[in-house]
Amino acid sequence: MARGTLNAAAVVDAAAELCDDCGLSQLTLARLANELGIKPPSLHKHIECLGTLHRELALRGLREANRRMTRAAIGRSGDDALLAVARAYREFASEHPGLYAASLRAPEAKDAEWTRAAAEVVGIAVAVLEAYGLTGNDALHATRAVRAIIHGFVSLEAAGGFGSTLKLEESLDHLVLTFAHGLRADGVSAAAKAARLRKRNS
Amino acid sequence: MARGTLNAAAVVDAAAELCDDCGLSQLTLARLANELGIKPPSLHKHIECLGTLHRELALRGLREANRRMTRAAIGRSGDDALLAVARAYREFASEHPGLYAASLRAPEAKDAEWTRAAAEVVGIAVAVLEAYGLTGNDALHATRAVRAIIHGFVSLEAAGGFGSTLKLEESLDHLVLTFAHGLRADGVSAAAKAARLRKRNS
DNA sequence: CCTTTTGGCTAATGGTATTAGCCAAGCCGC
DNA sequence: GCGGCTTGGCTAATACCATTAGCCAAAAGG
Repeated sequence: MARGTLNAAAVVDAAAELCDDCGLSQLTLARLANELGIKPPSLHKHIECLGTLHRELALRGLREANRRMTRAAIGRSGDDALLAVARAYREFASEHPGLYAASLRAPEAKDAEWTRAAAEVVGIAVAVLEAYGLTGNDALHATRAVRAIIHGFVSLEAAGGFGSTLKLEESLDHLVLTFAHGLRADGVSAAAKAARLRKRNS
Repeated sequence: MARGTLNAAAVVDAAAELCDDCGLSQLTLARLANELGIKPPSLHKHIECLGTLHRELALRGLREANRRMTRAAIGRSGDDALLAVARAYREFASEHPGLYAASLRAPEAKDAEWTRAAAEVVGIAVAVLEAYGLTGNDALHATRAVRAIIHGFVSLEAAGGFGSTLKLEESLDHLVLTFAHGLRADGVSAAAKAARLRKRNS
C-alpha cells in the first residue's frame, strides 16, 4: 500500500462494501486489511477497534436510510407518503444488507451522535403520521407500530424468513396500507377500547 | 465433573440459560465449559460444534414459542386470539432473550426438522387469521404482515429500540388491533387498490 | 474379572482482535 | 536542500476463540 492513500473514511468505505457483499458477521479485520492490501494491525492507525468500526457502519447505515426516506417523503402525504417511506426503507435494506444489519444495533445510551441518528429515522415516521391526526400517546403508539412493521418486514426478508414466491413489495404495500386503513377508520380508539377490554379479561 | 452426570440435553440446558443471561453473542464454548465445570474440548463429546449448538437453541426457542402461542390461542378467536398470540410471543421473547435471538436465525433449507419447527410457528398465525375470512393471496399477505408485526415489535424491543416510557404491552396491543381493524374494515382490497395506484405512479 | 466404551483430559493448530515497538516515507520549518 | 517530526506502514507478541488428535482412567457390561 502506497503510504498516505488510506484514511479512516476509506477504511469504512471498504468495510461497508465488504459487509454488504459477505454479511456483517463475515466482516473481519483480517479480511478488511487483506482487501485494502495492508496487514491487520495497520488498521488500528485509522480505526480504534472493531467496535468503533461497527459504530461507524451503524451511523452510515442510519444516515443513508434517513436520506432515502426523507427524499421519498418529499411532496407526498398520507398513505402516499407512508408507502413511499416504507418502500424506500425496504429498498435500502435490500441493496445494503450489511449496512442495514449494522444500523439495527441499538445505539449506546451515552453516544449522543449515534442516538440522534437513530432518532432521526424514527422522526420521519412520526412526521408522516401527523397527517393521520394522531396526538399524544396515540401518535407515539402509532410511531412504534410503523417502526415495528417496517423493521419486522425488512429483517424477516433479510433473514430469508418469507419462503413463498409472492411478490415481497406487494406484501409490504398490503401491510402498510392495511395498517393505515385501520388508523384512519378510527382504529386507534377502537384498538384502545379493545385493549382495555382484554386487560380486564386477563 | 463427575463422569456420567452430563449429556447433550444438559449442555443445551446450560447454554440456554447462559445465553438468556449474557446474550447469545456472549455464549462461548469456553464460558459454557467453565459453567459446567469441564474443559472446552470436552464439550465436543456432547455437541458437534458451536453451529450445531446454535441450531439446538434455535429449535428449543421455536418449540417454546410454539407451545406458548398455541396455548394462548386455545379457546379464543378473532381479535381476541390474535392479541393473545401476539402477547404470548412477546412474553417469550422478553423472558428468554437469548433463546429468542437464537430462534430468529433462518433455518437451513435442507434441515427438515428446523424448517418444520419454524413453519409451525407461522402456522399459528395463519390459523388465527382464518377467522378474518381471508383467502388466497390476501391470506398469505396477511400472514406475512402478522409475522412482521410481531417480530418487528419484539426484536426492536429486545434491541432497546423503543426509548420512551410508554407501556410496551399497550403499544403492541394498539398495533395488533389497529391492523386487525384494518383487515376487518375491508382493508385488504382497499390496500390492493392503493398499491395498484401507487405502482402506476412510480 | 477383563474388555470395551465413554467422557473426561492435555497438547496443538489455526483463527480472531489487539498492543507494543520498530522503521522508513513524507512533510514542514528553517 | 536538509534535519527533525509525524505518520502509517510493518513484525512480533499476547490473549482470546473453536476445534482436532490422541491419551487415559472410570464406568459399564459380558
